[in-house]
Amino acid sequence: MLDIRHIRDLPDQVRSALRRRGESDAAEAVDRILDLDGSRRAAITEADELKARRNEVSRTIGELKRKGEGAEDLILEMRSVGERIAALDGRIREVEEEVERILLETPNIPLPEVQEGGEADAVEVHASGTPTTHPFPALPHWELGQSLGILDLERGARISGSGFPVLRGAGARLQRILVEWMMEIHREEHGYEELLVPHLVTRETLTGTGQLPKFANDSYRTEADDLWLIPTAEVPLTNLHGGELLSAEDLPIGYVTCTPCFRREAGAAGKDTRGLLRVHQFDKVELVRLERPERSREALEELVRHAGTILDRLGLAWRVARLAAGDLGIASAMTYDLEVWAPGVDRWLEVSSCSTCTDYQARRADLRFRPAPGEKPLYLHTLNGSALALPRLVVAILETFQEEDGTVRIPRVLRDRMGTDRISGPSLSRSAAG
RNA sequence: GGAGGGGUGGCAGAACGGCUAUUGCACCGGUCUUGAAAACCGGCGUCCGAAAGGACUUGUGGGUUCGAAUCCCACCCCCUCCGCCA
Repeated sequence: MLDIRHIRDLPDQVRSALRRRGESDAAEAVDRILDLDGSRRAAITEADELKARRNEVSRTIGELKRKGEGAEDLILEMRSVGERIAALDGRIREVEEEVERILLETPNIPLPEVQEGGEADAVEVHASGTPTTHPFPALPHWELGQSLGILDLERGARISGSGFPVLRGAGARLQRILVEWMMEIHREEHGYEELLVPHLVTRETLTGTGQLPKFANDSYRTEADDLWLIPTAEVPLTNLHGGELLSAEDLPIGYVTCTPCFRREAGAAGKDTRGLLRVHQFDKVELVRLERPERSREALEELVRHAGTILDRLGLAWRVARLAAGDLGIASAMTYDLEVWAPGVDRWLEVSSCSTCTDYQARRADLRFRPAPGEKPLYLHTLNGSALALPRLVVAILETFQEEDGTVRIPRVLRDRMGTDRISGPSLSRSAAG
């Protein structure tokens, strides 16, 4: 949520920033907000004056009663003043709700260094490793997965519908081991605290990070309790300290967790639907940071490094793109996407999205800290980044390390944990499955 | 799900429906001091206002009243016990 005072003080700056995001409607909303804000303040002034009068007279009535004197005329007058106050308060609340509605759908302001444009205008800012080209016809992961017996799309679809893959055998193990390995790196080397968090959250929580109210159709919701399945662990992690007042020594806070992510992706039907590229449920290791405002820009670079470390150690080719203003999520002020090369599908896959949301989510979720003893509380800055999203990471591993005979080498850093250096043949255990 | 207890400022903890939240600790500023501590004075939530000042604030939302932390209703959360349960 944007700061109403910022809009009030620098409306032109806000308008042009929103236009850079391609939000022409939002820019017009600025005028509407200013208009409402003006009438809100006028009504508050009027109501406050009446309340001051009521407080004063009520005090007088109390004194008169103590002295045993009558105060019928004053009580009568205050009765009508009370009615006028109630009417004004009602109007104030309506206006405030309207402003709130608009603000909740107004996106964050991009940082100055974010370039204009849309999806096609992302700028590559870093690259690592050489994209693999196999000397043989590279198979896409769904073919590898099927022939190796580690991916079962049909049965997943049977129990839940399309977009709910089943991993089995070595595929399931590979993913679990990847999670453990990534979590350890973030915990031990990057200093994040490991958390386990709820996968169902309230409407308010989802509003705190920005998914609601605008994108209700993208999430799954439980009917009976109005609890929502998280689309990313960013939601519970970022909201964790909502309503608290942290002290300066508490910051920075860095959290890492792994959760399933549930996405209806209603609008994306037909795009990237093969295999594991776009699914309704997938696991993701997520990093979230709460930072002092002056540290947040630097923290974003750290987040990218922390995610990139994983890709480097796996020996995958990857690159970083800075998204253009028009491609940012509602809460983000700046986003880097990390993409990994997948030779089987012959393209780059987004495996991480690292964003700084400046104080946008902090204002929605009420995340504050006291910069120094005696100073006023300030909204902190929130950042989040995947490190990394699993199904696509598994895709990149399968497709990058496939051999001509259809087997897949296990990345060196995972071999001890996997207990093997290769996935080969159907991994249905003959002894146990019989 | 049932019974009981409880939600007040950063924390602790008071307040017969009426002088509109006592106090302590912590913190900030000042006086004093070579410096600090102690002591003393002031401050220490949000909003409107250029300011003076005013309004709001006792989990949330309603109600009663001239006036509600206090009375009534609904809801939320925490604690204890019981039931159910991975």
